Amino acid sequence: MIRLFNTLSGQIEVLAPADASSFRMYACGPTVYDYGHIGNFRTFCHVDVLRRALLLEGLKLRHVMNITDVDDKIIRNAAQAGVPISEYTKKFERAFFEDLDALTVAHPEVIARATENISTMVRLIQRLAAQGYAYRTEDGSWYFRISRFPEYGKLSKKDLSGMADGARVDVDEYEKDSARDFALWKAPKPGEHFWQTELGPGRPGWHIECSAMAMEYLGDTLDLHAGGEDLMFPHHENEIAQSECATHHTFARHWFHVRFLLVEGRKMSKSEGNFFTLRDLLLKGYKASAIRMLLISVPYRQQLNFTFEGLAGETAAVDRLRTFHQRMMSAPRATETNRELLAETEVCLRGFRAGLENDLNTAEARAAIFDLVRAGNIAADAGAVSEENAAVILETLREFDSVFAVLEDRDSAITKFALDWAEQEGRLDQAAPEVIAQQGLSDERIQALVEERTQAKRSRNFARADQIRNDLAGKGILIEDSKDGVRWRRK
RNA sequence: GGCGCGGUACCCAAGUGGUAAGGGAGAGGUCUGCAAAACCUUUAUGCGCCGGUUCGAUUCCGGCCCGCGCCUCCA
Repeated sequence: MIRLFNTLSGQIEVLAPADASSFRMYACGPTVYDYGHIGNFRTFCHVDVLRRALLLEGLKLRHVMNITDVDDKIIRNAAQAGVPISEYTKKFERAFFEDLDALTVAHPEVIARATENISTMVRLIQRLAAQGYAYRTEDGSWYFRISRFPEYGKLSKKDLSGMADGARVDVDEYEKDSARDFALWKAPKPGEHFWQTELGPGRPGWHIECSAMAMEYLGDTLDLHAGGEDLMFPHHENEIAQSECATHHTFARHWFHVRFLLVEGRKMSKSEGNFFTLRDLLLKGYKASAIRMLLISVPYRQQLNFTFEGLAGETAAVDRLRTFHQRMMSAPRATETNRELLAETEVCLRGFRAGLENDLNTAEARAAIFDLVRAGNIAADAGAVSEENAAVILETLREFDSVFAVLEDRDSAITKFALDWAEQEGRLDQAAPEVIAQQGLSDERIQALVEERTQAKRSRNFARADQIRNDLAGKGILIEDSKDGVRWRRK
């Protein structure tokens, strides 16, 4: 049973679906106006961890994520690029999913695009209007009347009663009744793309899309709603207001918010020069698996300080796990089962599960797995790993990886993908030279050099052997000799 | 100003009223032609500061200092 912090109640609660047949969750997705940055992906990775942990609990999932494919930035950027917004958003939506795949983030069961659900939003707004929660302004926009919803602020714990209506109204807003009232439907400005609907011409406000689509695909009450911490207010607060006023039911039973990350101790921002997209890091030669590991290793409610030193550390940590995984698959088997190791494995598995169940404490969960790595290595060094031991350890690693998803080495292919993309986009100058050099070497070429080195060693020509090894090392290829033969891998 | 989170070794970080997990980095060792990988040993009498409660506090309470986040569309 997973215990998880609920922003709404401010407490840690046991997470269970209202209806046992499926766990219904909604996670706010991206606005597809640019490439995603590592801050975005920290949130998506942690939602992915939640998703995977729920599956591990044996729950059936129905997970919906929206794609915001119309908003001010999109309209602006598409106009600048001189392309229709659909063409503009398609490009970044594709890039977004490519990035999710690189980070092994599983896709939700349902992807809901705002532009494909306009009529659902219109109906929701009409429902609100019919009950007096929405009003139309002179320019043809529709707003939500916050004063009609006394519980407004219950998620973000804001007391808005002290804020007098109309105390400070932006001059460019059309006569809203209150400064806090938010747009449900925006009348088009000249030249803007719009939908002709029963509400009049225009496009949806941002908040309404999540309410409308969440309820369309999941019903009036969700088991859980997720997003970055910044969305808590006003976005999620507004979603609650719209949804609960329309249906008079609880909108989401549990609210899950992922904290922002810092980069080198500072808030990530373009002006600070510490703003990184996933693709930036891949071109610098950092492995996708290490990035995922770093993003999820600090528990979701904790601020993560993303540093390059930390990233290098996680690269080593992932390597260590993979090396251990390989070793457990191939290590010579002892005839007798190591009871002590069996017991240690059990303790580690329990520790792993306990960590996850404890408010998704990924740091605690992964510590248990590293305990297993040590125990397994010690036993393997002593030749005391039986078939049964190996099987149980491998099963534990499988369970670990069903959540962490870092053991399979797809890094080289992902880096190659990023390089191909950079080439197409004319951004190859952003790639680190070593990365380009390494990718220029095919597996076959490396294999040939490794064999040449082995021959050189056999004839005790260590100078030549070391030269090959050093050359390859300079291109990020590591050679490891072992009793079972020579292994090589891309650093 | 309002609301919230945090300050644990060189870095990241878990954690508990009874004496500090884990990862990385560093140092020494085993192994190796040399490396790498792996393993062993080692690195906080100490958990921001000051008081208090307690047999005992890093863990509870109070005060202070510092950092961070949100407070109109940024995950």
